[in-house]
Amino acid sequence: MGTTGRKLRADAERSIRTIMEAAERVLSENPGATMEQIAEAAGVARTTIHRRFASREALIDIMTVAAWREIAEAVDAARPSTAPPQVAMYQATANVLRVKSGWRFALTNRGPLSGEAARIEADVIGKCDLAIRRGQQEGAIRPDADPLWVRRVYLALLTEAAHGPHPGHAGPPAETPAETDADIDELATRVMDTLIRGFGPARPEADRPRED
Amino acid sequence: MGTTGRKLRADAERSIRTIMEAAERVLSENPGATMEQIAEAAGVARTTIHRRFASREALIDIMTVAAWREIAEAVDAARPSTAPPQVAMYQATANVLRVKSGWRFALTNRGPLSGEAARIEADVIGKCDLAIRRGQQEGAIRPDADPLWVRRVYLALLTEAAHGPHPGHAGPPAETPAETDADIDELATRVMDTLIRGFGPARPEADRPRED
DNA sequence: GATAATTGCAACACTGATGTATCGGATAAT
DNA sequence: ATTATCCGATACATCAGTGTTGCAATTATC
Repeated sequence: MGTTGRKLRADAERSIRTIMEAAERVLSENPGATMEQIAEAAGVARTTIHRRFASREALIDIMTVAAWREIAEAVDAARPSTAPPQVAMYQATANVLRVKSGWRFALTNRGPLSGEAARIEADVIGKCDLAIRRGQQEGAIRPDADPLWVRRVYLALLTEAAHGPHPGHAGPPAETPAETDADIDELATRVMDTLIRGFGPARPEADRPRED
Repeated sequence: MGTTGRKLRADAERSIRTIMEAAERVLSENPGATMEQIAEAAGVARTTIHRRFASREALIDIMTVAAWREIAEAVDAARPSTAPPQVAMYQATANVLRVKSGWRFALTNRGPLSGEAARIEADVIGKCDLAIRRGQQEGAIRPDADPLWVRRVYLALLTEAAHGPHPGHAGPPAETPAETDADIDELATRVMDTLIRGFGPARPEADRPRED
């Protein structure tokens, strides 16, 4: 019985957090992981998980909603409707990257969402589309670009940046990279750069650089 | 006993194909689908699948190898080492898109590959990296762009293009879109366009188009 | 310190999926 | 036409994972 509105003791809520964090860690590496493995990773008994979450599905649902809530927060924190588009989009990208790397499993597409998660997702997608439309009006994005394709590419770049290997320092393959602010900024820059400028040379007259 | 080298009767080989095709269809929509569901979709008895494939894992392995073989074929068919880079890369993109949309499940990342599939994958990745490096030398790709990031974006664009909703005609959501040559070409153009030119305006002096 | 909640542990029932074995009828190959 | 092979059907054994219950020990809260 996970969400039955009863006052939980402090340690109980701590357990819930620990469980969700462990589940995120384990499931992100093996989506088919068992409750036993999750429990072990969380340092609790398997029955404790079932005490707090009605079922495996419920656990995942709750994690998904929590993750999407954080995403929505991250987007709103960038003040997408008041700040200048470029700044807002960069800020939103950075914020989302931070959240996304902490919810690698919960935020991966495993079929269409349902319930509140779907609602939040639709909301976020809407704001994303709005930003793209504004970007087109501003001239930052080619007006003849298909907005849907732009959005899909943007989201793909986000996932790629959030879950790929680190770019700067080719360090040991840590499972939770513990991204620093500098890392996040570099990734966000990379994503926005790729999206806005693309890989091609900015000036067509420089596309044939002959060796001097 | 899947790969034990015995001469199979014609109908047996037909069964194997049917099973793999059905498995691809079913698993691409539900990766946790059971052998029973696969069998039903293939129009055969569950025991027949076990007759041809030692286990569920073996089935998936064989499918994965088959898919990667086709990918390698598709890449080689573009003559990446002899044709001019731009043409070869476009051709390879189109070919791979066609293959990829037919092996949606087998070609999705479910952790690191092993065995022959891993070998083929490494080979293909190598050719991809080579193409990117040549693209940089040619001036089609900015020389200061991180080749690794370029590759990851390219692969992400491929998946996005192959598995997303169709762009041109907003038709009914067919499960196997049965891509026409025109569709493939449009998608390939889109991918290469996005990769090479990016979304930004080609000429920086046009980035502030004031309304006339 | 009294009380109520939380946890670990052990045991259990239940379900669903996998894989095996066997058989008779159907089908391709010669 | 004969033969070897393949298939569907049924039954079975096995196993892993899920979810539940009860109880004793621990711990937060008042």
